[in-house]
Amino acid sequence: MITRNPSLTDQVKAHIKERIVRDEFAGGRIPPETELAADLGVSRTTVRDALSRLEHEGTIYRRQGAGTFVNEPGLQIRSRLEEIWSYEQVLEDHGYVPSVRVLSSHVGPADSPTREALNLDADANVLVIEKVFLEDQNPVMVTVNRIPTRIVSDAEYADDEAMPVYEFLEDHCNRTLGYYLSEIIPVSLDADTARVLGVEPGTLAISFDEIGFDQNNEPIVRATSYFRDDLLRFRLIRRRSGA
Amino acid sequence: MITRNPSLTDQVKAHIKERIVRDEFAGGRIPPETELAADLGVSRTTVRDALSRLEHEGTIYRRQGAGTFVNEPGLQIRSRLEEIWSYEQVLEDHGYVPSVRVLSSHVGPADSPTREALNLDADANVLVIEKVFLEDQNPVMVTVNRIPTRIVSDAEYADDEAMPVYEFLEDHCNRTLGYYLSEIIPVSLDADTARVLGVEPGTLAISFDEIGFDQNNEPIVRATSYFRDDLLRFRLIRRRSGA
DNA sequence: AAGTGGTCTAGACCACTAT
DNA sequence: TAGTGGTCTAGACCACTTC
Repeated sequence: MITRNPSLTDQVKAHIKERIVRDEFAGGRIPPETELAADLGVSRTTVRDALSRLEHEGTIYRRQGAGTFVNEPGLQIRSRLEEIWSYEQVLEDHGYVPSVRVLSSHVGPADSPTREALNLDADANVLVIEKVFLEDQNPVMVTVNRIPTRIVSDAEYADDEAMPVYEFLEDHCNRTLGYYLSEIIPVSLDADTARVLGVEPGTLAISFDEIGFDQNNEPIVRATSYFRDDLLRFRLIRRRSGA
Repeated sequence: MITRNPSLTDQVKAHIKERIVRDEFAGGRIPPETELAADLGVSRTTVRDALSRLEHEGTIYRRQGAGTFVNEPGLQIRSRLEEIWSYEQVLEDHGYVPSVRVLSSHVGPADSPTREALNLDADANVLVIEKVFLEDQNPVMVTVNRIPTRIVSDAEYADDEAMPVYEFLEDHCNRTLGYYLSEIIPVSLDADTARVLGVEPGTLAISFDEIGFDQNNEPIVRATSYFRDDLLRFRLIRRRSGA
């Protein structure tokens, strides 16, 4: 059953995670690394890589000399900000049935903050896609994505605006989204956004202003998002630098 | 010059980081891993560990088959939320001269959210320390730390309330702060907090509600913080899970 | 003293990028 | 095709916890 691709490390990680979720480890104690390595027929290094990732995610914790243990509180966390990739996934993790509706989609000149974020010329055009995400029938989040038309290599994108941005960028721009640099801003919702989210104007919310970079480290998308703070609350694990 | 402790990996990381900051790599291209390993007299594994951390911090990026490069935009980022450990450090990174003032310090019964966060009994007492952080003379952030009196092993803590919490916990509680689980909340500042921060009541701000865990994964401190959004803005790098 | 995780080595082979 | 980073191995030794 053990093969290449996904990597051995990923397989080992998934295997251990599954056993944790099934509560197969008595007392929350995970077997020693050498034992796991022998059982799975891989090197200890591979096991350690897998455990390191699980530790970083907050699923387990390790204590030198003592052992490796399941981190019960960590298992309860649903959306960890650093790991969010698609908002569809976030909603699923919260137990919602996610759906998305495209509010608008048009091509036009980039506004000033977008030009600055994406290093665009004054006359550059961007494809602006505005979406709302719903859990069951309730709106929980609004996102505006801005993609330079210059990199949209495939003009046949109609009806694909609803797909997650990173898929859109792969299918129609031939780019891979590598990471986001996000700024977290407290806002008071304006009338339009509040209406879309189904709350009173002036309601407090968290907003993200993010720049997405591709595999060559070029900025390729600017996203602005607003969240219903009462329905979606983000968590974050902060550790000592380098750990 | 290369010795144990700090670890080889940490030394290699610091060495490369320094060379990057000094702009010693022409065209932002970092030498191949094998070359770095040979030059420094360490194994390629050690070099890779160091590079992985620099990559995770956003200092460099790597492309399979192509090479390793300096990530210019990443170098500009000053405070990355996931890596914040002491707020003194944050302010220094922003180029401020940090200082801290203890607003109040007292022992009293824990309120309900604190009891829940720290698994305390209904009659448990906590040491509550309220501090304000200043850049030069301007207040930028207010923090309230709550530590169960049960774990304060050393009663002689007077005048040490101003030190960073993690130091206080080590010196007077014999615990090591391992990580924080933080919740990010948008707020409108109440009159008291606004006055301390020198802004109008009702000003928008980001608030953190955090639980600090020790090396045994026990919750040992609950912190609530409020920031001057105009003076301190947090950034975050979000990547694909597992990367 | 025994057993655990933490660090490091030397080397093999693979996947991908450049030319 | 040559050179790069990505994955994996097998083994050594160290630091720490537990008994």
